[in-house]
Parts: sequence; C-alpha cells; structure tokens
Amino acid sequence: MLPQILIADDHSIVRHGLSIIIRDILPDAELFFATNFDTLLQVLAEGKLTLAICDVNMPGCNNFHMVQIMKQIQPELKIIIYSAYDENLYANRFIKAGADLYLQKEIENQVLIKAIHSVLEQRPFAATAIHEEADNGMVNPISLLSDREFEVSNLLVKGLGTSEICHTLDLGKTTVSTYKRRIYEKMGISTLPELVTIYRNYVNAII
Amino acid sequence: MLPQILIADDHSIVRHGLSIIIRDILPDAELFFATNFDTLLQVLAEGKLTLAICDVNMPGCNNFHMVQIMKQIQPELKIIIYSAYDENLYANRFIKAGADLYLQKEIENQVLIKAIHSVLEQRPFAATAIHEEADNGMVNPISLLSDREFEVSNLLVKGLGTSEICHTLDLGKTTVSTYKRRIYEKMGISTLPELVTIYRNYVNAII
DNA sequence: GCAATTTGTAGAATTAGTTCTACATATATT
DNA sequence: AATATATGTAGAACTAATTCTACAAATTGC
Repeated sequence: MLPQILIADDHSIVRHGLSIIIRDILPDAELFFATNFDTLLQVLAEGKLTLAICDVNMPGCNNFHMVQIMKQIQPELKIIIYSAYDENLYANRFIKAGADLYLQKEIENQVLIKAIHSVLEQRPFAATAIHEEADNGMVNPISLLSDREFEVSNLLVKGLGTSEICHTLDLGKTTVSTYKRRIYEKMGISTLPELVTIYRNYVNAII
Repeated sequence: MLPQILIADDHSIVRHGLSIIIRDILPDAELFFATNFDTLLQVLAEGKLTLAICDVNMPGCNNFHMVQIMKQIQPELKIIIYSAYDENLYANRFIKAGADLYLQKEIENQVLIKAIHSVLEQRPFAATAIHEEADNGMVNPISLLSDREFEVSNLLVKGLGTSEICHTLDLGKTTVSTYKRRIYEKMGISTLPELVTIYRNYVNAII
C-alpha cells in the first residue's frame, strides 16, 4: 500500500519544505496539498488518505473542531498537527479532539521524520517536544478556559469585536458576550489590554 | 562574486524550504543558518554576508531593533524580513529600522524568488508598497499624536472604555470616539490589541 | 500674511456590546 | 446513582460606542 499524504498549510514555504522531506523518506507516497479547510475536506472526500499533516491556523477553520470533523469523515485517518504555537496551550486540546500527534514547527527535521514514520506504523511516538513543562508552579491562565472560551479569547486578542466574533463562529452576540465575561472572570481581569498582556506573557506565538 | 546568504528562522522547516529555493535560483550562493539572534550575530561577525533573510520572531531578539544592530555592524548588508505577522503592524517599523524588504510568509514562492532577486540586484521591489524614508531615526508612532490624542491613547492602553475616558477627561463621548478614530488612522491600525502592541514595542525599543 | 491643515470639540442617528436571566447537556464529585 | 458544577447557547432590555457631519481655533506651509 502506498501512503497518501495530505499537507495542509497556508504557508507555501512550509508546504514545499514538508513535501521535499516526505518525498525523501517516502518516495512512493502520493502527496496532496491544501491551503484552506474547504480544499482539505475536498481532498479528504475524494481519496483514501493515509495521513494528514495540518497547520493549526488554516483559513476557514482555525480550531481543533477541524480534527473532529476529519476523524468523523474518516476515522482511520492519521492526523499530525504541526504548529507554530505554544504547545501546552494547544496540544492537549488537539489530542483530545482526535489528533494522533502534535508537533511544534521548532522541532528538527529528524524528529519530524521519526514522527511521521511512527504515526504511519501506528507506533506510539514519544515526542520530545510534548510534555517537558518545566512547571515552576505557575498556572497558565489560558488553560483554564473551555474550548469555546479559548476560541473567543484568541479572536479577542487578534482584535475582533463581539459582532465580528459572533459572525466568525456563528453564534449569537449575547453568547459571545457571555464567553467574554467568563473569560475575564476566570482570568481575574476586566479589560482587553490585560488579556493581550496575559497572552504576551504566556504564549510564545501570536495567535 | 558569489552571494553569501544567511537564513535566520527558528523553524527548521522554513530554513529547509528557503534553502532549497535559494539553491535552486542561486546555485552558487553560500548558505548560512541561524536559529537565534546570537548565532545570527556570530555569522554576521565572521563573514561578509550579502543578504540576510530573517524571521521576525527569533528567540533572543523579537523586534525591529535587531535590524538596526545588523545594519550598524554591516551597513551594506541586505535584509529581508520574512514574517507571519500582519503587515501594517510591523512592516513600516522594520523598513524604518533599515530592512530592505518586508514579506509575509503567506506569499507564494514565486513572489519570494522575485523579491530575493530584486533585493540582491538593488532594484526596488514593487510588492511591498513601502517606500524607504530619508528619515534614519525611527519615528515613534506615538509621537505623531496630538496632546489630547495622546492622553486618550494612554487611557485606551490602560484598558479604559470610551465612556470612562470621557468622564476622566470631561469630554463628550463622541469627542473621545473621534480621537480614537484619529489615533488609529495616524498609526495605521484598527484595533486595541494593535495599539497595545505598538506601546510595547515602543517601550522595548527605548530600553 | 494668507491658505491649508491639524486640533479640539460635539449633536443626531445608528450600530455594537452588555447584563440578566435561563436552560439543556456535559462533566466531575461524592 | 445522585448531585453539583461547568459548558454551550441565547432572548429582551438596556447601555456603550461609532459614524457622519460640522465648526471654530490653533498651527503649519509657502
């Protein structure tokens, strides 16, 4: 069986780099590309994909819900989430949603290669990157948020207003306001600049 | 003369992808790599680099000050800033700091290739729409504000809302809204988080 | 010294956002 | 299993904020 691998990332350079690595280690693999969630779903519908390597921040579906949908369509699909974002922020949510592996873009190519092999061969991969929290007792306040609150919080930090968020997530505006209140409550803050500051302090990437 | 090109990015996949593209279009180029600002400075000190392609978010020096230091060490060095961040937030500051080009990672490889050629051949590259200003010193965007706008701006960054500000300064609320609009216009931004970010960058720059 | 621009200021009309309440489902606790 | 808490969601009524327009005073540019 020759593996069919989908590379989903909106950065051309990342797609290019990944495809070269994969062609190198899996010459028989058939590669597909997607730059947004719609294309991804199309590719998924068409063929029997073996593995999908996905960026977190894909236009059309920036969140872990994407993973649930993909696994629903094709449960045996292997999914590697490949992201620039801080790990303890995202990894658990993606794994919970059904991803097989969460890797940070900072990892070396050798680690990536091992990870791809492991996932394809159904071996568990102990990603060096995952769970090396030098936890000095500091609780990351962002981890207190529920999935939906987290989504709203990310959009708030990006500068979206309540109504923009409610359109983006297809929710009522009072719903978004409720999330906003709960976010502020959980974090013990009352203003957007405070939220931005918390992100600065706890997140290593701009979301 | 064979070009010596430094690729500075903390993402292995981006370094890899860039190096493949550059080897393709400039087979004679000698490539160097850096994953943090210290290594970058080391490489810069060692040889006569022609071009540096740098990620914004390099560990050790996340801001445009990096560019000033690099140009100070070697004024004829060409610098391309290659970033995932929103352009109107960062581009002008990087250009003012001495970068020759600011590109977003979303661009297609062909654009990147053209940009590299243009910069190496000292041709202006159209895609940026950013003109170099004669002004050597960096303009602090906050200094563009009038006195009243500055007062309002400071309160906004502190997290006060429009009505709180209009009580604090004893102004009508539409007046405060007008100031807010003018502040955003002058700074080329449209959201509070962007304003907060500008304040942080300004503070980082003068410290 | 006169014209052009910037600055300080708001009213009226409109749009955005919050609060309070509520309820079903999911998850955790005992 | 029973209970408690957390999560996802929103309607009705309200408050906050923006937009569009406007205009006088100060400042800048030629």
